[in-house]
Amino acid sequence: MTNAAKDRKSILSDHLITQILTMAFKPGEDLDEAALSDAFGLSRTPLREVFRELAGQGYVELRAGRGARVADLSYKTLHDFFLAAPMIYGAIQRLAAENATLAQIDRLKDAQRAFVTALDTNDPMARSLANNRFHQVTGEMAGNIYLLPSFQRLLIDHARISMTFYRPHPAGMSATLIKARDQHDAMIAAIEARDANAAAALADDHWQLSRNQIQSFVMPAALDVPMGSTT
Amino acid sequence: MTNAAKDRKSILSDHLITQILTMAFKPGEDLDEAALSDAFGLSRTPLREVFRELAGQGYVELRAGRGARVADLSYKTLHDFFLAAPMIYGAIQRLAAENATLAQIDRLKDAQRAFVTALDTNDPMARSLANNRFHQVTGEMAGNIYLLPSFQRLLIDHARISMTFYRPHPAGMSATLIKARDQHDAMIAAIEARDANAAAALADDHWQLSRNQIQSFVMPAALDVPMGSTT
DNA sequence: TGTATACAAGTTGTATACAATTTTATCAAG
DNA sequence: CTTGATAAAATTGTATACAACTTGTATACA
Repeated sequence: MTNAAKDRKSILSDHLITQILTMAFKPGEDLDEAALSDAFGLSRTPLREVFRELAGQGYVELRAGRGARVADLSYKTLHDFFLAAPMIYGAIQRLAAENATLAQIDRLKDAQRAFVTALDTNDPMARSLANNRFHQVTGEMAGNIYLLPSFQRLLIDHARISMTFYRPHPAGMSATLIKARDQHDAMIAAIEARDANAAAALADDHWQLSRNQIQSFVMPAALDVPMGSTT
Repeated sequence: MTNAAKDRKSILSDHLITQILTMAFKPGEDLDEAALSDAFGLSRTPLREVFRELAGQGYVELRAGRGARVADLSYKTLHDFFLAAPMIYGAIQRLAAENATLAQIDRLKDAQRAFVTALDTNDPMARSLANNRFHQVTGEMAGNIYLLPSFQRLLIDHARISMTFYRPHPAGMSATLIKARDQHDAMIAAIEARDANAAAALADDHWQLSRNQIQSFVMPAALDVPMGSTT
């Protein structure tokens, strides 16, 4: 029972997405058509269609005449990210609380269970993917086709940024991760209660947490540069 | 000097975009690969790549096994549109005022000149395209890669909705269009003055105007349905 | 040594042929 | 007439061959 080409195509697509989200494929890394086409048993034609699809979703960048690369992550993107995220994210969360169906709430709880498991087993990649899934579901709940495109781009780089600025924690779970977990639980409660304001407020808190976590990397420890320093 | 394939490809892409924005291609209409490939001197392979690109940008929808169609426009999209537009649009406008370069401001003025010309010559398609271009430039000015995807989807349907709910005005220019023109001028001024708050406020006014214009169609004139009516 | 040019190798882009799927037309049975 | 099954036509999806372009390497020249 050999897989239909259609399946191989979506397997490739899922694979690339996972590799990119977990930073297994680094930003700027180029994707080898020949190698991938070989590895997934697809000719270059459908492969290139997958590339274009992923480019449209922001995973990949196509440069005319010189193939596909994993989308870049720069300081500018980091800046843009924290500018746009609270607004979009708050709006999604608010709409999610207003519109979520029971089936969607179940899926959100599933995602949170996976997230908690990943925390317990101390598996950063699984954690990042579960977190991504959690927020994807809130996006579905919101169901606004105009907000989704930006939201999904934010989710891509949310995953990648959190993989970048991840500091393995020696003694048990970090305080940040515990807070994130609890905020997820509170979000589920707010959505179930259809409390849009609470959900939006939690979104704000959640980004505040992310921002603090990342700023502790970008501005390392109490940097105390002597005046006139030229480095 | 026959055009390179690369050019034919972008000509096709531009053509499709224009037809879709001006509603020459109706929402849901399907795009004939064979016919287009014939008309633009391209084989199906690059043609299909263009379809995927446009699908990524929201112009087109691809349905597995049954080709490409022009993206739908429904009541739900209309609802989503007016929910998302003020927020995204306001943010773009604010960022545009903060970040616009002089070259970009020049391009914005060019777009506005084209818009005014289209008003004077009473050319609805040219007007809609010039309006689209105007707002595209504000998007470039804002330069936030996470906001752009949603913004550009809004622009697509802004153009299409305004073509749908356009009522040809008998005696000269409608009050709505004059207001829109003046708001554009005020936006240019706010951006030049780097006045982010003014720019954001103008964005709000601008959407208010659009919403009123469209609501006058959706809720025709003072509908006075007798109680107990079952239609 | 450094730079420029020419050539070779590798990669990307397009066209065409073929396979798979969906749509349409035909016709028989209820 | 309508419904359902079947076959033909049309359309979509994939593979492969070839063309165009980019990149890397070698050699000639300053």
